[in-house]
Amino acid sequence: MENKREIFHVLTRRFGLLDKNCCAVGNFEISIVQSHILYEIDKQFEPSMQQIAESLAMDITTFSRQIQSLVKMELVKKAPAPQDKRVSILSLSAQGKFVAASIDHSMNAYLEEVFSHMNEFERETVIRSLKLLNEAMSKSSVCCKPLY
Amino acid sequence: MENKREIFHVLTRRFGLLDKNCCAVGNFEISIVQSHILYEIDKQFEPSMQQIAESLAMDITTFSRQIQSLVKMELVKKAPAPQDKRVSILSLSAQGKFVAASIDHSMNAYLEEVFSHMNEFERETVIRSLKLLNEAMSKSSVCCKPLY
DNA sequence: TATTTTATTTGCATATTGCAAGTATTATTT
DNA sequence: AAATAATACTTGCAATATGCAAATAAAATA
Repeated sequence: MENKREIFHVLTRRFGLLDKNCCAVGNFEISIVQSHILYEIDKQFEPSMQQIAESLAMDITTFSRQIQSLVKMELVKKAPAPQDKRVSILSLSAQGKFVAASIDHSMNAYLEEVFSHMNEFERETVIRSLKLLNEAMSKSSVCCKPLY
Repeated sequence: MENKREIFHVLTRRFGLLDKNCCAVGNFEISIVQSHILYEIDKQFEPSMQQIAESLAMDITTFSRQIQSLVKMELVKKAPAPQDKRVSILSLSAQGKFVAASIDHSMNAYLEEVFSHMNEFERETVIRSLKLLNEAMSKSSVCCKPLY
């Protein structure tokens, strides 16, 4: 039996570091959390505050403030939903889309670099495994809210 | 070609959530960062401040303050190194060891639960893949300091 | 219409972060 | 040996992030 905790401990730290490579796009300095928010808004269709906050398993009050920052930076737009004025629909501005695309591009480049240290067979196995792991985690009771 | 960013985005978030399940041991409330610190101190042999901070790729000033907290909680002990009085050697107190062991236990239980959603073959493949990924990341130039 | 529920925001109070500058000790240079 | 530089760590900010409790405002329900 492996020591899974050790593996995860290291991996978690490394993911955190990899994630830090995200966040300088031209003049914009963005935090990791903010990059995750941009990513989710881009991914979802006309999402509300709640939806994104829940997808990222963030506290809604913290999230609210992060959105305020991103709106101030003119990366995110917030519009009241026509059918329900309590709800705010989030979207990326043109700038926001540009920033999100830049981050996506560089993150993928970093990941390609990481995977370049494997052969083709390993690459495929690892990718397949990560998908399996994601599925298992989504089924798990102890972990992990973001539903997808 | 897969969208690796998507896979990593989700995985990173989930790891973060899983990690949050770490930190309540009896009366102690510990942060995620602090649980990582306890883990590393336990793992290494008579480590200095620098060594642990570097293993976790933490800023030394932030680390210094975290250690102060852990010392105040009586989970960590700090002793000047005999050969070099500038250096502080870190160790876990009895309580610290207990807390670290408790966290280790519950994290492993959580991980077992996650892996219970796979069959034996998948489990082995995934574990092997995570090790491969760790190795690749350690070779990477864009990522990821903790050396091991 | 009155009450409850839902979506989001604000008020705190606390914790975390990292840069710049400081202290103390050891190593190197002259 | 004295002066200088390098190292290990700590402290002073100042900015940012966090989350609970309470507030607001708009539906939904009674």
